[in-house]
Order: sequence, then structure tokens, then C-alpha cells
Amino acid sequence: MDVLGRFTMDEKFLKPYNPADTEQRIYTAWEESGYFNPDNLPDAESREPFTIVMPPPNANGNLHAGHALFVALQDLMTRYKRMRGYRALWIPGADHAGFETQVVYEKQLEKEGRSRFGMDPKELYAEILAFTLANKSNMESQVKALGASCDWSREKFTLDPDVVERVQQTFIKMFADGLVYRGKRTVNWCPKHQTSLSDIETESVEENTPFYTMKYGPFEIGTVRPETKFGDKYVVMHPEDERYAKYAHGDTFELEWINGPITATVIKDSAVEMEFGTGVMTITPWHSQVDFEIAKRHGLDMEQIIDWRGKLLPIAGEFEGMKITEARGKILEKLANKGLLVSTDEKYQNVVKRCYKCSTMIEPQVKDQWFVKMAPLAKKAIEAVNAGNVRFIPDHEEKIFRHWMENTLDWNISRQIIWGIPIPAWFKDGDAIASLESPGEGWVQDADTFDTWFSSGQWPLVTTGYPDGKDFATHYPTDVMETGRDIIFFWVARMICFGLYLSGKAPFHTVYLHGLVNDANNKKMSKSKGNVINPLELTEKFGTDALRIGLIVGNTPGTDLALREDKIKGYKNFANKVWNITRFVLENTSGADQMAELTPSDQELRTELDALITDITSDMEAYRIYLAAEKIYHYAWHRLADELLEESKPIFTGNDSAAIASRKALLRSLLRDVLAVLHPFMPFVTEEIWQSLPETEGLLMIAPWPGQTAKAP
RNA sequence: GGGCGAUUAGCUCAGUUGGUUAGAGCGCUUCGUUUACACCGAAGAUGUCGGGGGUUCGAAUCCUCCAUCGCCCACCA
Repeated sequence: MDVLGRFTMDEKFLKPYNPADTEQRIYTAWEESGYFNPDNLPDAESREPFTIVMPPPNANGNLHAGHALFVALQDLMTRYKRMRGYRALWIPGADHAGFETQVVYEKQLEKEGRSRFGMDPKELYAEILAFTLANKSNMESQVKALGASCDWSREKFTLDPDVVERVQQTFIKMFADGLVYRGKRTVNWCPKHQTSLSDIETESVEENTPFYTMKYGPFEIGTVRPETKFGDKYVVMHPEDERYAKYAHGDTFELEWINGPITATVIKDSAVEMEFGTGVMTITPWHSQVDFEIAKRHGLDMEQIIDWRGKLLPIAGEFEGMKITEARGKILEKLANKGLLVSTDEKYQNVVKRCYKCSTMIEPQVKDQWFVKMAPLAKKAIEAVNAGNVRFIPDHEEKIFRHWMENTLDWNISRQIIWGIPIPAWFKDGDAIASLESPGEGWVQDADTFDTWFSSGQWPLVTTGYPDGKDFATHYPTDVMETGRDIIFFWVARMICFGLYLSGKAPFHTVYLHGLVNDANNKKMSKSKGNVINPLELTEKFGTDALRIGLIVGNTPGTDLALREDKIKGYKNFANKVWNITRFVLENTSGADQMAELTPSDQELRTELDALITDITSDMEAYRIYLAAEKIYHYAWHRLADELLEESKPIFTGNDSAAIASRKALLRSLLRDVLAVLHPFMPFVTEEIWQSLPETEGLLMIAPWPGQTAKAP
């Protein structure tokens, strides 16, 4: 107040809004208030809990645009609920991201002219740990820069000792319950990364692969992989194929094959498609899933042809030690010379599996691994969805979820990498058991680590302290799982399975799935394309609020988003617009009596905003967040600023003191509510302004959500 | 081979699950520098809502077929 009893407006409003002057200071104020931790909220005990678990970002690099979107969404959900009077908890975390991080680190080693192979495992582990911890704190500071109101005191890292122990205990329990088993089965082997991968860690790509037909004794067989055929000694056909009726199952015959004469056996199996090719094939059980299944059904021999590095073994004779890619041509040449190559279909299209990280062709190999038996877990997950205990937004994702769940095969959780949680298992004489401690003499510990999703699948449980931690009773099940549509199988499906298995309850009632954030041309961002946008560069340029609301407005769940700078720039202008609305209101409402009676027409304007807030509130409750954001944006700019402020000018320059008093009180109350509704979307600028209003006390962050619906539940 | 989605203004997208002249942002045209804001304001142009057929008093919205694009899953060598 100045000497005349008038409010003196902060001079900062005379200049455009500058996010850089504000954001760090405001975030510190929020953090120091302690309200990120819901236990510190006023009347915390009487509040209903609301819980979101943050998808822990991989601690192996900078945040990307997708992280900015999830921070914007989850933070606005948390802030909204906090203002609505909930005991709002958003639990942050960081993921060691096993294989992913190891791949990132290996690339770094490569640049330095080093390789993980030949390194002492303990040294390698220590190096990756240091790398991960450095990136973890980098990642945390970036999440803070985006304004995340998560409770850092509850932050979890997937390699925290209690997490590791919980994950290992789960494995042991699943072993006891018969839900994990040690199986010698076909696995997806990446010859570059020297580890097996789960089915969803491979990419199936349709490619042009020449299809060769070869003479195999009295038969003609087809293959796209001549380099695997050395050991083929079974010829398989459909039992009802009349063309081959004269051959009986088990018949043997001699033939001249790649490296000389062999004895082959006839096998009848209905897995063979009669219509495909000649209806006859030979099998390579060690290097093909289908062939493996056939061999298993009939108890046939299996022999490894290709080693773990992708080179031919001694069975290949003169081709031993050759990489399969270079061997193929030479083998074909030899086959042709021996008159065994009948024909080549150069145009054949075939589905090839590749490593999702390095695109190396996956080599199916038979290996002893730990598998999770998915069927019983999937059954419970589907039941939970059917019962309406888990709801998907957008709802069509439920169909995708269900379809995958109904068809998913057992899950290989063994990884031959050191960067991860060790599998607590021991082997002796072909026996395998799950145990933290050695069962006794002669037992050898499993050297493998868990698929990283085996631990992150238990994330809602471990972050809330399952089974007897202090938050488990209050905050589990959590409320919303907000994450990317692209990890519905990797993560969401597994979390539901683990949650139901361990706690008997689904870990959340709502799954909100956002789409991918693409570049301005709607192309997927990738390092190789060089179109990756660092969100922190955008916040520096346009302010965090602008980036956040720019990612929210018009972005319907499940739909990919083209991230365009001009859109973000538009919301930078909006932040400045709100700033200048405040300037106008403060300049023209000095000495406002907040209790002044509103004129009938002003009362109507007040009622108009009340109705809008009711509408926006129901949008928020129904997760129509993109609409809620647009509505308050539109009201602030095109109703309040363009129309109400304009029509206020003649009132303030007139001499109707009742009208002036009414209008002053009205504008102040409209401004406060606009700031409050806008806060979850644009937390920094709204809080900054709130702190400059003479009539407000405390942080906007914990102010009540306006409107009649604001009562605590 | 199976599944999911999209197709609305030049561009990026909404359209709250059938209801008056279909909306926003950016871009574009014209005007405006009046002390909230030029990071601005006013006015304006632009759409057979992919195509055919159907249901309905009424369809961008529901049904059906077709076309094009995108994504996901997949053990025919």
C-alpha cells in the first residue's frame, strides 16, 4: 500500500513475463513448503489419498519430449487433485533400465575404442553404475525444471536394496508357486549384444529374402536359410498330404547333402502347411522355434549349427568359423555345383526378427532360461479388466490389451548381461532352484540378471512399500497409471499381472495412455534421424508453462502429437497475456473491496465463470484434459481479456461508484479463479501472479479448486 | 495372416459419445500504434467433415461397403 492507501503494483508487471526470472525461485518455494509430500498438507489425515506412480525415466541420458508430456499430464493430475482436497501423492523414480542402459553404455565404450567383452564384470558394473547415477541426477534436475510436484522424499531407484530384495523375493515366490520355470527352449538371441531377449524386444520386419528350393533325396524342400541346413536330417510333411502318402513316419533314406552323404528320417507333423512350397521341409530345431516344437513333439535330435557369435560350428565342415552372412552365398554355390539347388524365388517376402536396439538379425538359439508362465497371470488380468477394475483411456486400448493378453506366450526373463538385478537361482547337475543363499556345496549361482521389466512390472508395489511399508495401506492400489501407449505390453500388462498376483488387487483403476510425441512433421523422433527435440531447450526458449500447456491442449489420449514450435510459442504469448491481464486488473482495482456487492450484470458474469468451472471440473474428472485446458485458455484470453477488460474501461473512467466497486471486486475474483483453474496446466506463471495478489495468502499450489464442486470428497 | 486407429479450413488438430449458421491454434487478407499486453486488438476469407449406400424428423457423429494412410501383433519353412 502506498501513502494514499492504494495498492502499489509490483513493477515486474510493467515488463513482459519472463519465465527465467520465475521458475527456479517458484520451484524452490514449492519444494521448501513441503507440500509435495502429502503428509504435510493441511489436514492431511482427513484427506482421501490420490496416488500416481511416475514411470521411472531411464537414468541413461537426457529427457526427451515424451518425458515432458508425461510430466505435464501427471503433474496436472496431481495438482488438480491436491487443489480438490486430496492427499495427492506422485511418487518419482528412476530406472536402471538394464539392457537399454547397457546398450547406451556399450556405444560409449565403442566410441572410446573399448568393448565390454573381455572387461572384468565387476569393473564394467561399477562403470555403468557411475554412469547411471550421474544420469540419474541429471534426469532428476530436468524433471524438476519441468515443474513436477512429485514427492522427492519418496523417490525410488530400481536398484535400491529394498527394491532388489523385493524383486528377488517375488521370483522365489513365483518359483515356489510354479509360475516361473527353468526351460531349455528357443530364445531370441542377439549375436551382437550376446543376450537373449523377450518376444516384445524384437522387431518383426517383412523383408525380401530369396527362397531356395533344394533337392533333398527324393524330395524338394524350401528354405530361406541355407546356412542352417548342415545338420538337417529330418524331412517333415503333413500326415494327410496324399502326395507323400507312400512315405511313412519314421522311414529312413540315404541322400547326398551339402557336405556328403547322410541318413534322413521322415517325420509327419501337421504343423507343415501342405499348400506352402512343395509341402515338405527339413528342420533345424536349434535355430527355429517351429522346428524346435516339431522336434520336441517327436523326441528328435537337436544340434547347434551356429555359435553365439553368429559363426558356423564344426558341423559346417569347410564352412566352419564363417559368419552366416558370408557363408550363405558360398553354400548356395556349392549346392548349385552339386546339382542340389532346384530353383530360387528372388522376390520372396519373409518376416525377419531383428533386435529392437541394434537391428541385428535375431538368431534363434536353444538355451536354458527362466520363463514366467503367463497364462494364469494373464487370465487374472483379463478378469480384472472384464470386471471393470481397470479402465483404459482411450477405451479402445482395452481391446489391444485384451488381444495381447489372450495370445501372449511365456516370458523369458533371463538376460546375459551384468547390468541388472541378479536372478537368485542356483544350479547343480541339471537341477535349478530359486534361493537367495547357496543351497549347499556344488551349487553354482546363476550369472544372469532379470529382464528390466520384471522389476519395473512390480513398480507400483515396491514404490508403495509392499507388503508392509508405511504407504502400502494408504496409497495402494494407486489411482492412475499415466504412461506411453507404446509400453502397454512391456509395462502396463506386467504391472497388472504382478499387482494381482502379489497383492490380489490391480495396481491402479485407470490407465491413461498418451501417444508418441513426434517431430514437427509427425515423424518419430530418433537419434539417427537427428530430429530429437530436447524439451529443456523449448522451456528455455518459451518457458516451461508454454511447453506444458502446449503439449496438453488438443492432445487427445492415445493420439500421436506433432510437436511444433509455433504452437508452443503461441502459449508463451498466452502466459504473457495472463501476465498482462493481471497488470490491467491490478492497475485498475486498487483499493478494491473484495466484499463489494456485485451489480446484476456483474453477477451474471460471475455466474458465467462458475458455470464454466463446473464444466471444466467435469472434464477433468472424465480425463478430458485436452478440452479443459482449451476452455480455460479460451475464457482467459477471448472472454476475460478481449471482452470483459475492454468493457471495464468505460466503467472505470465513468463516475458510477457502485458500478466501479462492483467491477473491481468482480475482476479480482475472476482473475483469482482463472489463475486457480489454470494452475495445473501452467503452474509457474499462475503461482508467481498469485504471490503478487494482495488478497491471497499461501501457495496457489494448495489453494482450493474454485467453484461449488471444490469441497473435499 | 490377425488386430487397432485415422481421413474435418493451407498446416497441426478438437468436435464431451445424433440436435440451431462445423470449431481452435498457426498461417493468410484488410485495418488499427487509443496508457493491460505488438509476446497486441478489430474485422474477414477459406470446409459437398475421404467416397458410395443405409438408419433417422435430423448424421462429421450410428450401421454397411469401398479407397487411402498409419501403427501394433504374428512360430508358412
